Amino acid sequence: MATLKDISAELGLSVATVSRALNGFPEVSARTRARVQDVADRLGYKPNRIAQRLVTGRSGMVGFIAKLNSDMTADQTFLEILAGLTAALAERDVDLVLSVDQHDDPVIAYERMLERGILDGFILNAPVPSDPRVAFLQSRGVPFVMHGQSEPEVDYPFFGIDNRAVSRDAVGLLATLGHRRIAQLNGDIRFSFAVDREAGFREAIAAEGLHTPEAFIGHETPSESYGYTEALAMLSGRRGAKPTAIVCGSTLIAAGVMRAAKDLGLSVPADLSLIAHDDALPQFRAVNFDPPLTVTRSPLRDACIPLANHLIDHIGGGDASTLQTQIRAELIVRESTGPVPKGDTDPWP
Amino acid sequence: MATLKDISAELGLSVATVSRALNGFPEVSARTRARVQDVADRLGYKPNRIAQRLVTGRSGMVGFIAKLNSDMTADQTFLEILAGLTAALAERDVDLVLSVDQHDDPVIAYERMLERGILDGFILNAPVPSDPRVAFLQSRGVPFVMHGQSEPEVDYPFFGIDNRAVSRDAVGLLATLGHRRIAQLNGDIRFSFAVDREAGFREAIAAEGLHTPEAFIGHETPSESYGYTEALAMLSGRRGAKPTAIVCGSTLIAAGVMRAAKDLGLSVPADLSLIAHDDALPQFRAVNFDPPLTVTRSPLRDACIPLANHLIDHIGGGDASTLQTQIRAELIVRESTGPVPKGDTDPWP
DNA sequence: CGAAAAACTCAAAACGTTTTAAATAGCGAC
DNA sequence: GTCGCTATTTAAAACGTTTTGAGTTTTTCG
Repeated sequence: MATLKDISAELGLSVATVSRALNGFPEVSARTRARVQDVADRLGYKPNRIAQRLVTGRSGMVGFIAKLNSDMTADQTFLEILAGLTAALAERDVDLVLSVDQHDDPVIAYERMLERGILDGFILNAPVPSDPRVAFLQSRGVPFVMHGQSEPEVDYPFFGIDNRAVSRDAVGLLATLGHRRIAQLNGDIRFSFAVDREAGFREAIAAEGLHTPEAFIGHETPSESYGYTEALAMLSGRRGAKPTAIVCGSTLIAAGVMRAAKDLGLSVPADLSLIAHDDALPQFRAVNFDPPLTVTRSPLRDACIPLANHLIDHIGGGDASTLQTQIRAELIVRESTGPVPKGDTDPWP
Repeated sequence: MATLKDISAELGLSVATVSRALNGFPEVSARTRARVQDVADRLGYKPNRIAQRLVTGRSGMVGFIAKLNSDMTADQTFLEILAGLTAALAERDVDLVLSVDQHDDPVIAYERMLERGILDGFILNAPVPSDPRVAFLQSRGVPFVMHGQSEPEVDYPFFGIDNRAVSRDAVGLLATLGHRRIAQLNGDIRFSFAVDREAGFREAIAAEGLHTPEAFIGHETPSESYGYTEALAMLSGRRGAKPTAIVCGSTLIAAGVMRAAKDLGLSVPADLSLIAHDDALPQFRAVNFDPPLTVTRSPLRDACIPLANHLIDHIGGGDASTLQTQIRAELIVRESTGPVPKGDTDPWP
């Protein structure tokens, strides 16, 4: 491995000048810079990160801690994020150190990683209200970026979608189509995204002058079977007048709902309108549903580049308040939503 | 953060002595060592890994590159390995740097990571025959450990199970139960594990004096739907006399086969015996099948500790030939296997 | 032409550790 | 007492980089 010393020896320059030339400092002459660059290229020089880190205090590495569910599984979204993240970070020459957390206390894994003293920061996902990781990392002065927000107003860098708007857009579309009985099958309510979606849902329902009984607002870890069983219960009439539209927290849930509708002989969208939020996971494509699914869409993969950039900028001293981005998910109307069935326009009491 | 210098100043010793005392060198007196240890504890001293690495030339970090399938998904086994691996590596104070490979050429991602110059070695999984990664890493002199073997005889460190024995054990059990028409639904034959399982299957079938037509030896990326459609075809009789037993490459495939059997009105194990290889993924538990599945079992999670140890020992100079471990998967007979149906003992022609 | 300013370059220190080579202390034996 | 040995400790170099403060050129302009 070629070092700065090798280059400086070859050119008869000092290592200081070589270092400056390669790092784009303004005080080195264009001619010198070119000569240095030439030799560096020829020798295949790569800066030694370890040495850089020792002197700068930066490691060029960030941590990501994957949390396993209670059943020791992880969801598909995690893989998607990881793929996007490593690519986005690599683009800016940063490495991702991974750890898989097996503890109950969400903070321990971060503490462990921090103790090794090799990380510049963390990328957090799946925030919960009053997320304990936030308090912990802030108390240690460790930079991090969050995928999403633990609360509506936060003082740390994040990138995420407007989850209240997700529900509002969905309800808005359905209301426009004449639906008056709109149910929601949401994700795990322990997470902030689900809290926001539910809040947005209730707001929008109220804004439309409608009402949805609690029995028709559900939330659980997204799965096909959750969508199936819950939709079966809602659509059977056991809980009261059945909904004419369901807002699903994920395409996985929507798949279950569709199966339930089929089993009950209901057609989508003639008898039941369906809209889901779509993370655009490659293994579950909303367009391939039958009928193609109307969604609020926000590819998880797309979040990774701003996420990586926000963190790296924050590590570089960027102010948290300038590194907060909330985007709007795209509403894509396909064929799983349609006008309310004729004569079925009574609202819930 | 306290440094060696702080400790040495406090005690009036040299940093050299402090370093030696803490690292257990024999030439430091017991009294001094105790004093040093005391102060180190009191100051909460943690060695600065970056500095250690700069001088020792080791980074204490190893790479793992996850390969996405053509549909941009990754399988569940990958998560399981990652969870086990980060835990096992952490035990020996090593970090895992992750990258997700999006390229066709399997070597590019390794080259990229290597260029950064921060890794001590790699952990490879999913070997294929004549795996190009092996040649590449060996040519660069980079230590690695393989989960599994690309070929029967290799000159690099590995840990894995005897995949030929997996099939032999399965066929052996079924033959003992009187089965004469035994089919196989194997994993993706591009991978060495599947190649070995198929070889073992053919060996065992021949050794029992049996024969299995090619139409009853299948291989594909494991999925429930693969098991379902393929079993449907085999059990319908369209391809000739239907098998009385099927050896499945994974529990996922077995789940599909079970569904197919159910749809065809066949009972397991009365009409069809089923045995699968079980990686013991937490999300697919063979005991919870109905009936509980007979398996050759080898928890993926268990492979991670020897894998981590082999790699770390190899990086530390351990000879490859002493770091090769092949274990036998455990045959667990449950209720999905039973005696061949009476009067159905004709072999295939 | 000379002085001041600008442009460029350099030597050395620093980061925190390990390790080599050398120095000191302790101690028994002559 | 001094020699020689072992046991213990030390100073200093090394790892490869960045950065500070101080030169040394070169340019500009009166």
